[in-house]
Amino acid sequence: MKESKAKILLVDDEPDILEIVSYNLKNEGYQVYTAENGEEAIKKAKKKKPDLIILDVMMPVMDGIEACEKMRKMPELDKTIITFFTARSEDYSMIAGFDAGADDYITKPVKPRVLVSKVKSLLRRNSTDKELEDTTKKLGDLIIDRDQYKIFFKKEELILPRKEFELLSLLTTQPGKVYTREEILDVVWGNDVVVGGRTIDVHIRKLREKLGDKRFKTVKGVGYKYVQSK
Amino acid sequence: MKESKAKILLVDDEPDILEIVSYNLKNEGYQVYTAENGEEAIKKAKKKKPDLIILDVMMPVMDGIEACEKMRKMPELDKTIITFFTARSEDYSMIAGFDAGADDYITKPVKPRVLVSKVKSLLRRNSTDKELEDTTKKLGDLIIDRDQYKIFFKKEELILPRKEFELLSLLTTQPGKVYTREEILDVVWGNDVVVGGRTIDVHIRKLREKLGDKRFKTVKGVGYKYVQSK
DNA sequence: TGTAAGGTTAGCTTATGGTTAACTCTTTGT
DNA sequence: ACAAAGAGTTAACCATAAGCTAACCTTACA
Repeated sequence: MKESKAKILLVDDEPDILEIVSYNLKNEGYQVYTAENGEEAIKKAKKKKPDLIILDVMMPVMDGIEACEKMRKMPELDKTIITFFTARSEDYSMIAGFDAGADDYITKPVKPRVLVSKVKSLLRRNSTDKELEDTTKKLGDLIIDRDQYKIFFKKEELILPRKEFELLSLLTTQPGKVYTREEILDVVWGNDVVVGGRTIDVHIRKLREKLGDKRFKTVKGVGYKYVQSK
Repeated sequence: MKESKAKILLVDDEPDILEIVSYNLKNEGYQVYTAENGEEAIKKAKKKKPDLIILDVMMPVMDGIEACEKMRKMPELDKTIITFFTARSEDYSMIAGFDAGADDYITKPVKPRVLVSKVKSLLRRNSTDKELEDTTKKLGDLIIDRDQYKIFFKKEELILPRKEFELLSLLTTQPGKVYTREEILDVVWGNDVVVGGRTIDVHIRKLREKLGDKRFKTVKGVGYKYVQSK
């Protein structure tokens, strides 16, 4: 299994395009979210914090330019790449797009292969951040080694099953931060996987068994967080 | 917002490595000092008080582990981040390193870009304030942290149940502004949820119990507002 | 291809949080 | 000063999320 791939938000008002493009991107292992207008796009962007947003210019409710401007002002999206998706030779929209803070733009129609490689190259731009997450991190008596997929707990080497490891890894990326069940599902399971409501609990329970109760705090109705043990 | 860049002390016994790594770091604007063994490292650390020390484990004269232990005892370096620099999969040295008080470790060989971004993220750790401000709201003796879903009240950590937290969160978005019962219902409960007429009052009461009476002002016939206590 | 470890589910229990109802207190307008 | 309406106070009650367990699939690998 690969590391978790980037999140892409695809915004277009034509369902056909959404379907075909998202099919191609999913095929490459990306987590794809879709929206049909600018308003929806902003909501989803806020929620999912995608790495890349592919934004159609012409849309009802709120067009791409406006949506882009708004999203560029959202601090949580400062690392997100935004690219426009427009019909060829709409020069106007290209100019306006860059003005609005877009990073790139893709012309329609586009061959799937071309799109995919464009997306790859766009994401490579800030891939250094991704590589970072794959290194060792230390939290008190807990050392997590992503490279070798194992942890050290109180100086004991411990090998966790994948799901447990990924879950622990997520919770510890920001100790103290509460991760909602939705976020956890998105990252550890992938956004299109549907699992029962008790699955996360069971994994949390296993982690608590192995690493102690106290460090995994439940925030009822919200999610879970990892807290440094004292 | 260009603060003066951080000071980094790079310690390795191979001149080639010193040169290439320091070249890359200098390129990013850091002040780089170098040392070729543990002894020298300690002297320079004392003098320069670097923000970050990158320390090779295997060195003549004094190895990295010993140097790290010594430096950890120096009070003037208590804010310094120490990271080891070791060949991949030397498990022993990793554990020993963390034991000796290292904050992180970097495996050799490392791509310059990865190294640079790792260094950046390590240095970012020190400026905790930045990340806090993003999600945290401060109102006098009250600090609201949405990320961690908790508040600090008179320096005491306090965990509020969901509805109470959301209600407080809403009222404090604009201290002094009166929020009507309708607005409160819309935001905290959602527009379509129907609850009895006394529900809001009960939650307000709980907040008053926990945070004191005075700051939640009732405006009869209109709604509630949060006022900064004096 | 059999087996063991990992992952998921279902069904039940428990704890907490949220809501309600009944009653009282306060404010405000006449 | 009095009525009426809105707000405050309780405690009981109900709903829901999370905990737990065991059984049951799935996958990886020998």
